[in-house]
Amino acid sequence: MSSSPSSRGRPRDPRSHQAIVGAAAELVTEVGYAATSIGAVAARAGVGKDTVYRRWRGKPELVFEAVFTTTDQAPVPDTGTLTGDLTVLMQGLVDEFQTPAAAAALPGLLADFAADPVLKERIRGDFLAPSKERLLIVFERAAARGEIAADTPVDLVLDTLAGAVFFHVGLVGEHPGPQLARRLAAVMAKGIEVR
Amino acid sequence: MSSSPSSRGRPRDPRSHQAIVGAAAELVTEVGYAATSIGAVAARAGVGKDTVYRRWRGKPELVFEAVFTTTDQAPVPDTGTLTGDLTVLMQGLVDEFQTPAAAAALPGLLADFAADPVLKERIRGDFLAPSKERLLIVFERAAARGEIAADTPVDLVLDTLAGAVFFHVGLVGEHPGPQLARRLAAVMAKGIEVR
Amino acid sequence: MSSSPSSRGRPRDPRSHQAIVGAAAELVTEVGYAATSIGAVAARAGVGKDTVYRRWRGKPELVFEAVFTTTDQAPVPDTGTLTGDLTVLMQGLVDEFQTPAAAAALPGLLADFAADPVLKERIRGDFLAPSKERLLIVFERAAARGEIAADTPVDLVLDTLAGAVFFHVGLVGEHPGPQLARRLAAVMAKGIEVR
Amino acid sequence: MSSSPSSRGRPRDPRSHQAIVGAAAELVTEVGYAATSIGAVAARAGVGKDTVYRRWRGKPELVFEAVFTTTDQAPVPDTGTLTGDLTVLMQGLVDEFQTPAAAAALPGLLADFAADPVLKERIRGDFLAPSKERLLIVFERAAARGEIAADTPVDLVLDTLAGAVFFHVGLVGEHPGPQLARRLAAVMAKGIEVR
DNA sequence: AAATAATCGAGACGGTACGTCAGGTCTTAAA
DNA sequence: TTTAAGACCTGACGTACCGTCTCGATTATTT
Repeated sequence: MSSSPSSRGRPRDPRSHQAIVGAAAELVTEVGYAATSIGAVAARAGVGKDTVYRRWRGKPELVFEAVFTTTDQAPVPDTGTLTGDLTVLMQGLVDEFQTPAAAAALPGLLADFAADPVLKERIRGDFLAPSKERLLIVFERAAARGEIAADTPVDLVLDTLAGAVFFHVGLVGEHPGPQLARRLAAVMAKGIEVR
Repeated sequence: MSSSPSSRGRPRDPRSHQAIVGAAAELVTEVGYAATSIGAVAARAGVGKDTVYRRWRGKPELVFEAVFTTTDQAPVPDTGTLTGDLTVLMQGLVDEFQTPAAAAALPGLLADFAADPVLKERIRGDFLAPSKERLLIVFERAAARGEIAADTPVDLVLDTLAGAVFFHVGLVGEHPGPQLARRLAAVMAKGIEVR
Repeated sequence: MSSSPSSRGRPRDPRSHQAIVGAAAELVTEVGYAATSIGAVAARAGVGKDTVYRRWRGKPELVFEAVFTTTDQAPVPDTGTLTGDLTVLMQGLVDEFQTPAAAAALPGLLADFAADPVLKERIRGDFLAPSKERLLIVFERAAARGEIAADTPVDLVLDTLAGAVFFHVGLVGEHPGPQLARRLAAVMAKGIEVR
Repeated sequence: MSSSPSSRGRPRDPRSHQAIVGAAAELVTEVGYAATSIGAVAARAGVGKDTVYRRWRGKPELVFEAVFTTTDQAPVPDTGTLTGDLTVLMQGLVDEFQTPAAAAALPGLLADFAADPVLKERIRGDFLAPSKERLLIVFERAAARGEIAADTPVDLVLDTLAGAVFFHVGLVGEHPGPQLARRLAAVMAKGIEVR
């Protein structure tokens, strides 16, 4: 995947990687995404700029890795009802978007990804894929229970739910109270249920 | 309200205003939001940079005015059913976001607005207010017909619908086929109906 | 000479002239020649920029008039000796150059005059002519007394003396003690005397 | 002395230095000191503006280095008489001030140096120091020969001579004929001789 | 051991845009 | 026609980042 592991020559210092990612996360949180520059990240990490560019193509890729490292290994919820499962899923999404670093980075990050044709392809893949997998499982179970149709459009639902959270938390910055996830899940579940 | 109309001194040339707004819209469409600079806008408009800064505080304000001038004076739909009204409303939103200029500008524009505390306040006001008014009327009629509860949360629904369209059209850039508005409206209407 | 006195229309307000000249002198003294702008002068004088440009072609002309208004109406010295007369003359030059406004303005003013072909012609005329006249009379008397030759080069002597004072006071900014004029006069007198 | 040679990092390209100095000298000669901008110098040198600002604090410092590079390594004259030595010295000064670049730069350069407190200190040091050293030696020999007093004020004489040449060549731009140096030297020598 | 090669921190490099300011001209309404 | 006000275009300012490059030095693998 990456250029070439190429065991010749001095190997990359893994501590640099960690220091850069940490510095990027700190800076984004402190000064925001737009004011975070590669040079400043490198300086704070005690690293040369090339050491950053050797590992990431630019700020969007770096900040994405720095901010979204949760890997979200929580188990797929299985509460027995679609509404319950969706609520848990939405709560996870809200929690993820509500992180100081994520809230500070998200709008600018999405804008930079959307502006670059190559990166644009990765929005579905990198940003939404983990959530999509979990949503698919929830849908399968709900379909087995007869709650929803088998051909319920996952992408549409996911975009809608993610868009709602993004607008609420990332853009408007509103009271992301605990009832948000529950309410969204309720409306969406009711909206797609067969009856 | 504004600083002072102040009839003293030479009045601002309305042709400059028009030329700047036009140049901004063109540039955003041609090279994208990030690559659109105030200097380039001024040059294309045949205007000095000061003439731009005299009227707008920065790129976000200028591009916002340049791209979203639709004023959306279409009548509020009244098809007789909530689903029908929502479909019309959503179609309008999709059409607005799908404009070349709007599609090119939206992600970066929202990011810049979200990054500035002063501008952030205006997202609700300037971006969403027109849609909210129309949605309110639709909700009133639906409530009168008994389709939805009187206290249905407008902001939540609006964020959800706008977020969905933004993710679909602005971010993922997907085929915003004619069925998108209909499907979204159907899911949402069903989700908030009383039964 | 000037455009046209043209008694038609509103006559020029003589108080404006005074206010502008005063504001220019103040600004030059306070912030220096380079930092003195026509706009700032006009603002401090409570006058529009055009009112300034209608009377002066630019900053150099304005500041020259604002700073060198002494008109030097002291009588030509007649002490009985060349050295004595020169000392008085030099003291006058030192006093003139030592004014806060003059000291602040001189280097930049001379530079602007030297850079413009039209103004360059006026250095001899406007800056040095008054001194030259007085020096000529002193020279005539000294020649009549037999102290110097009749063809002693006035311009050369004037440039030398003025240059000396300019370098000392305007450039190096040195303690222009009372002995400066006396010493300079003594050296120059001795240098050009017949024996 | 200088901040730090600091062998760390990429060393500065000496060709850039040369190209910048050359471009500055050309521009000053072609368009004059006032119209010479750092941006234009950088563009002509094929260099970024930062590369200029990294080496010089501003236009005055840069132009000074670009224009006065003569280093004046001519031997101190020793003709056997004060008048003879002074004539040679003055001719050197006239030649230096008469260079197209120097003549174009001098007035503005001196004005900018005089306006900045830090640079003002350097006028004596950088502009006049070389001449002063040579003049000192000439004075020592003349004093040994008994032509002048041992305490003849060097600074006063230097300012006077430099000021004379500056006024003649730099400001008035007059015929700096070969007799100028001779005449000035003669007057000054006679003025300071013991008898 | 010697040669080869990639990485490291540092910082110079050519570009481009920033937002401000001055210059000098012009266009208003009022006097 | 002048006045005060201020808009207008031009172009320079000095700073900040961009992403690339060039150093000397370090740290591995391959001969």
